[in-house]
Amino acid sequence: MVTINDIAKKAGVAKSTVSRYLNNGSISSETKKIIEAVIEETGYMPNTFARSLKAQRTNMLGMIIPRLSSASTNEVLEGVDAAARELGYHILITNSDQSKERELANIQTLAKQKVEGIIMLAREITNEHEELIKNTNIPFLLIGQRTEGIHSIIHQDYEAGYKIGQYAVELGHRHFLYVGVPEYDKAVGVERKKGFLDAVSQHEGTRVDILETEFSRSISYEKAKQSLPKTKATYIACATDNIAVAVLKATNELGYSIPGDFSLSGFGGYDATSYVTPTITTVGYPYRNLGEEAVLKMHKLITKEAVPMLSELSNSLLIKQSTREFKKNRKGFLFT
Amino acid sequence: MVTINDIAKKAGVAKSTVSRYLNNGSISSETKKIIEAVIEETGYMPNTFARSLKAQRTNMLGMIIPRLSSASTNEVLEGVDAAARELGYHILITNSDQSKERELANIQTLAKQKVEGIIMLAREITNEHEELIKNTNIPFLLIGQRTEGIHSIIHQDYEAGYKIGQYAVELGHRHFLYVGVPEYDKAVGVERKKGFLDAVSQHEGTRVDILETEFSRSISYEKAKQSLPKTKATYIACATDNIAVAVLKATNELGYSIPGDFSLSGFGGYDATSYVTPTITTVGYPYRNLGEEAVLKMHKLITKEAVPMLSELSNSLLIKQSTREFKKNRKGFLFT
DNA sequence: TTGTACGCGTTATCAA
DNA sequence: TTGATAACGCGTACAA
Repeated sequence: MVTINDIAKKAGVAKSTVSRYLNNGSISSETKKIIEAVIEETGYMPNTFARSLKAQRTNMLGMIIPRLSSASTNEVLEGVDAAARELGYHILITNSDQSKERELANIQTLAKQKVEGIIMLAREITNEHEELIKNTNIPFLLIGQRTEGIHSIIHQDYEAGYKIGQYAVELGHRHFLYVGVPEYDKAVGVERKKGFLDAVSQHEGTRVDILETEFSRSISYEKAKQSLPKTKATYIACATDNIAVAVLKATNELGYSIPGDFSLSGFGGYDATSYVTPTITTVGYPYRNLGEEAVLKMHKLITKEAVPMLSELSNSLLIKQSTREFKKNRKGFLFT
Repeated sequence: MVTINDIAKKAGVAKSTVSRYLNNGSISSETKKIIEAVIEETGYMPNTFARSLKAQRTNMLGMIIPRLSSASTNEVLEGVDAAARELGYHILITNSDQSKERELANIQTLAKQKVEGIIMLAREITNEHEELIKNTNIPFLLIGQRTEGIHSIIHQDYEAGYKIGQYAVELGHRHFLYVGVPEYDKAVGVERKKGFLDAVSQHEGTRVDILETEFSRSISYEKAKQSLPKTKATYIACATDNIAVAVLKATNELGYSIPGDFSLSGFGGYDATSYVTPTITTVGYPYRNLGEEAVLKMHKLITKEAVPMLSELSNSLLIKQSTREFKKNRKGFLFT
């Protein structure tokens, strides 16, 4: 490896002179030329590690994500990436593969790597998490979920659920099937559902059946295929776009028409909802923006600026082809 | 920041003893206990930077990808991630946003970070790339594309194209529309297409029209919507699954039926092709495996083991619902 | 403007 | 088993 010392020797100057050339610039134009030539010739690149060691700054941000192959995660990552580039941070991405143990291990790894801050896209925060986070003493930012005492950015999940619920009721539907995820996920499993239920229950004579499934498309598909023939609902509200796409697939297989037999909606605003037929009504979540905001907030945390413990990102209803006014469906069910 | 020195002082031993505790272990059980206690109490974590500086090893691999929000890229990343964890590497992911300048800048960045190897998922390799790669003198691996003189892992794109072409001809189709991407992409734009054309031209009396589009779904959708009403083809071969999904969407909008009016196929085997209706015939590419193989090969490169310059990954035809035997379609076109 | 000397946190060598 | 010391590559007082 070619070091600053090699350059100094070849150029016949002290290494501090080379260092000055690299950083400040208080240097004569002659020596500048010489050093330039030598660097060009050798292809020298400063060792960021040694630099960080000295400067006590790594310019690195750690990111922990539950999985790599998720549309929402990747949009978040895009935002993180863009904002990080802007602010001069490098991102160390670690994948926890939905495992709590790996999540904890990743926090440790990132701490050892001396990242300046950790941004985590999580499902669930346990006491172990909290303890470890306190121990590492590195600025920590949670996104997508909230936890008392930890800086967080969240989506307005309750509001999103409420919007969909209200919209569905206004369309005239009275009997709903909510296809949700387990409650260990506070944002999606609890808040989003709660918003929906609250909105619907505002109106008398409504009824909501709950079908609990997982985030996985294949599992949702299987569950939907079993349950749909039995339901008397006319509106199916899915907790995520992925689930909605899976349910749509199931209705296709079963020979139902959307929105003829059921109205269908999701949450998220993934690209996928625009490329199926019919396109799926959903709530657009600003995932990319979430990533950008996360880095901005983290930067403030690192530079000790004042930031609120909790930030919320708003979202908006996107009406597509999969929902329509309540009519008696072909199954002959009519709300009475 | 708590360092090895702090631990040493608190434990009343020399820092070299602490270091030994951390690494080898040749240490008395008494001092071991003391050190353990102090580390536990302080939450000390070794500074990976200082360690790397000393060891001249960073255990980091650099990864350059064209964009974050791509299904194939993410599958590759999953494979990379898994294999890297296995071998003890950390991955520094950089996004080039499809820009050549950023790609070059990322190579520099990673070189400065002293990653031990760079894996790049590229579209096109220019002379500038080659020169920079030689200059940095870091093991470099190209995946998805090949370039003379650079280690590469590629898909059997020609063979994949040939498989689809042969399959389409065997179904009885004679008039094809190939929806492709520009030829600057050697793997997809050239090889894949060439395989298809070669297979089709084996049979006399066949004809292929070419529609050139981009990788983007939205652009492909627009182009398809314009061109489909004019085509006389009965089989539409799309260069990627994304394009196929976009074309399917366009056919839906235009009122055509798949596979009634057109047979349709893609390449890639993305999840998305299974969640649209009809499911789309495609060629399954082992993206995850590509990622794993990349890390394995890179590891060999780093440890100076012998590796072939070029490796190829095979793929297989996945027949779904979107293709069927040639019949006169509703537009009344018949090959004569 | 330039050079000397030191320290960043760690590991490895060598004596003790 | 333990401790003192040098070294990794770099930046920076400080002196020249």
